[in-house]
Amino acid sequence: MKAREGATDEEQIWQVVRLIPRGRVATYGQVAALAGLPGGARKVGRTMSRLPNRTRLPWHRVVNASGRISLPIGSTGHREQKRRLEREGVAFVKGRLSLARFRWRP
DNA sequence: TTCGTGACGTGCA
DNA sequence: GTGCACGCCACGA
Repeated sequence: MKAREGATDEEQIWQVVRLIPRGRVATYGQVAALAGLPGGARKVGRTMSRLPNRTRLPWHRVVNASGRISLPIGSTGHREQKRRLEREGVAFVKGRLSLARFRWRP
């Protein structure tokens, strides 16, 4: 077995997402890398999908590498994420946001 | 165990 | 810009 210094992969992911500032976004791959899981973008997505609706984690600040919301268009989650981001000042143009402008750079 | 699927990413036509 | 293939990893049928 290997030591994990107490934190599981999921906990690492939550920790990173929690650091994303208001009005900025991070990509799944970026979160994975910062959490020490290179190539674990999918794992981040899976972790997000399992979050309880009540979570206080800023999950809406995580988008895919194209600057688009990965949830199915029209789904409740998609609308919710877009609404929260716009309320933080993130502008969407044709269903897409500018990573050049809003990407979080730790 | 194999196969399909998914809140992903990158490269290329 | 759009679509597709492929790589990647975890899960469940």
